Amino acid sequence: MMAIMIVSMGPVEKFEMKVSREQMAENRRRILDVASRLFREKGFDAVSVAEVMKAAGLTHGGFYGHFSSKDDLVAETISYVLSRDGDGGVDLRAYMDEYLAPRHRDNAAAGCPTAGLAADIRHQTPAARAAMTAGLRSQIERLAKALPNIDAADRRSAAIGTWAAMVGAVILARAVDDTELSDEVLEQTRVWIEAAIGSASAR
Amino acid sequence: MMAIMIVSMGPVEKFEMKVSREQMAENRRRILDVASRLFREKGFDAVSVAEVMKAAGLTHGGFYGHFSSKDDLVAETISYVLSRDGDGGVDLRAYMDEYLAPRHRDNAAAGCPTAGLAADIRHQTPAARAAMTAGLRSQIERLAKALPNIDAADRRSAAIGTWAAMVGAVILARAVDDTELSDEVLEQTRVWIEAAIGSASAR
DNA sequence: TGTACATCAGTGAACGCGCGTTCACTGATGTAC
DNA sequence: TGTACATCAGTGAACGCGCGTTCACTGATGTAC
Repeated sequence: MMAIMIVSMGPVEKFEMKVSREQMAENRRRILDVASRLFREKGFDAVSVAEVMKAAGLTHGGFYGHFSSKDDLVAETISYVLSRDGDGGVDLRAYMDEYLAPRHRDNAAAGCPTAGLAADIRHQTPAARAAMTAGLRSQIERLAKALPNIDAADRRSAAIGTWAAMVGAVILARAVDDTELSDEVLEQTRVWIEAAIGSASAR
Repeated sequence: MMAIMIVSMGPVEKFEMKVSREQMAENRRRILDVASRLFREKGFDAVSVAEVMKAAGLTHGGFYGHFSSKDDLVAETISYVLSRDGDGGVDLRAYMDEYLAPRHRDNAAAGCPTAGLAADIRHQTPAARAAMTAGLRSQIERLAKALPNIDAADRRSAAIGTWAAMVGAVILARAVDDTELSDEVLEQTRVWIEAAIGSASAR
């Protein structure tokens, strides 16, 4: 009797149902994942809905079962990719070394969403901009926590200035044709930020 | 005889001819001017050839008398707008106050081409990227000259780091939905850069 | 200087194309008994 | 447990639209005598 109850209304059917819903949820996740990579690599406008769906292993018609429009996908992708960044602490030195590196510059698809998308977001929907705002806010807080040697009064300013310089340096390094100049922008921005943090810590 | 020579091959006909050529040259200049504003405001992809020509007071068909393609216009516009920036000295404090201001953030069409276009240039033709490279190079030199109190060894690093932070701050401030956070990004980046320059000068 | 001809910057209709989006359909998944 | 039905995620052809680009044409500008 217990067994019958479990079979008739218990978790078995729910589990079968869940498998399908999980498949769909996994497809949705794969669409967002693939979209975040393509958007970072090419920009929002240069990536078509069909291209995203094909990269996710689906056909374009099914797109509107997951998202109400391309604009919706853009906003959801920003939320998805920015909220996925760990909330944990950061070793700023190591983070900067990775961030301001040719490897990061040359791999926009897997790189920082802010460096890849921030400039593009200006022209997107309010929902997209709201997602970006939330992401920037948490990034500033994360960086402030990574600057414990700086006076509390200056910490937020240091976090903001450091982040602006990091994002700006990667954007400039990617815009430039000349590898030598591009490398120099990354390297000298790193040197400059470290000197600035050092001075502020000693103060 | 002199008079006849002047009339037959002298500057009179050339002047008449020049008026027309100057009109065409002026049209070309107006196309570039208007394109540079529209591109800074909306990005390269979001501005159509017809939109540019209409804003210049012409019809779209005449475009290909001036440029060989839209990609050509993009490259020419970048050259045009970056080479127009004065080569003269800069008062860094005043420059930064204007640059890291809400007024600049809110007026991308008339603002810094680097802040408005650098991220977009990554996806453009080699000619466009070459124009951007030349522009960045001269901007770094201009800023280095504006930092005379810093040791020659650190001056280029300071110029690059400062410029990366300025460009990054404006891009972030424009991406964000929340005016308060956006203002803070501009203001705190200014504070941070000034502190860093101050420390480096005192060294 | 005046006249007849040539040039060519600009016009606007038309083109092919790729885009975002829609929709009738399919067949595997989930439900009811 | 097995069977008959319902649901709905995904398919792929089709749509309307705006884009970059082309081209035959116009008429003012420039040239020759």
